[in-house]
Amino acid sequence: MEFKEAKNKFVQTWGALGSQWGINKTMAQIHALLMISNEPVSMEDIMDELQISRGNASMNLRALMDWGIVYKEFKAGERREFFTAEKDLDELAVKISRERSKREIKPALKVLKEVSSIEANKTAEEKHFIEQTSKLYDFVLKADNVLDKITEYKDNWLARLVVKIMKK
Amino acid sequence: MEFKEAKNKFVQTWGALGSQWGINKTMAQIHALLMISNEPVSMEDIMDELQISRGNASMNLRALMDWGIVYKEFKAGERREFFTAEKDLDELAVKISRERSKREIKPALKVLKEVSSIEANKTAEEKHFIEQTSKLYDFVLKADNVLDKITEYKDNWLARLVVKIMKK
DNA sequence: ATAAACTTTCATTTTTTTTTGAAAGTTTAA
DNA sequence: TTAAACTTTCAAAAAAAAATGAAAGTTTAT
Repeated sequence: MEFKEAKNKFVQTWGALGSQWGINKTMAQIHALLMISNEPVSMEDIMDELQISRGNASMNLRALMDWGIVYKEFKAGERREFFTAEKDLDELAVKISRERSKREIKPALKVLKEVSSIEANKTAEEKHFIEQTSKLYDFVLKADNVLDKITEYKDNWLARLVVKIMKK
Repeated sequence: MEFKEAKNKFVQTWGALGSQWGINKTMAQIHALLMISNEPVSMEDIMDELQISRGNASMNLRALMDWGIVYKEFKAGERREFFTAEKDLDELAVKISRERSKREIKPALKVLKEVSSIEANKTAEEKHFIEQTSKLYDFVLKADNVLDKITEYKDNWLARLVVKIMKK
């Protein structure tokens, strides 16, 4: 396999993986492209390489920057903006975890708390509902906290997490 | 909030969370419905409750069973099939982790391995590509292994994981 | 073997999500 | 202040994903 083919395969695969995890394909592809680029890339180049429109490129770059995993760069004497990706993978994982927790998990937790707090009624159906949603709340909260812990100790997180838990 | 409203809110929220993580909304809603039901539910009831077609219900129930998180049940003297969800949350997490690893992570790892193994060429661009995809391979492999460990010790997995790691 | 009671399949339709591209907006240089 | 060189926005179009429903398939009881 030659470089160009490998590069394309990587970008496609990263895009597909993104889709499967609820991240827009183009956004993941742009990220992939920036990840493997050794120097900042202009919007023009991104559009060209991925064969996408200016609007699409602009919106997805904005989204990637909102996630905090892509940065704008300015080159001396250049009017255009260039972009680079966060290349430290621990840092990348931390940022993705944090964002997804904030945007998706925390709001879901809020709802779980709400619905599990309805007045306990006599029927077995209602009792089961309260029990099950309460358990789910506890479980999701615990899982989310593990993610939080990971983000607290981004370097060598697993070992440190272990230490912290053992101390309790 | 009364029961019916809470139930509906829960099903909607679980469905939305599913969508955000790449799981078809209806599939997640059916799962939600079964999770909070204290007894097996017929396809008819699912269709009715979620206002979906027979085909849709059938296909998504099939998918949930393929994931191993919903089971068919037969009631004595009843011709119809009934369905129940895995209600043990640790078990649920294990099964979802395993499936997603098998279907999505492992194939991506294979590609990462491939593309990071292209012949090292002279250009900085190609060197960077190989370096970056290699790191990504290691990282994803490690993350996937953590998931594997979790699934090995599904009960009280975190504590056991800690023990296992400490021993190394 | 037949028919009733049920489930599955899949071509078509619908819905949702993503993309486009042109107009509006912004920034910089002169 | 003007205009060139860019970027952003968003209504409309396109593409992708999901849902429908009727026909085909299956199972069970008689």
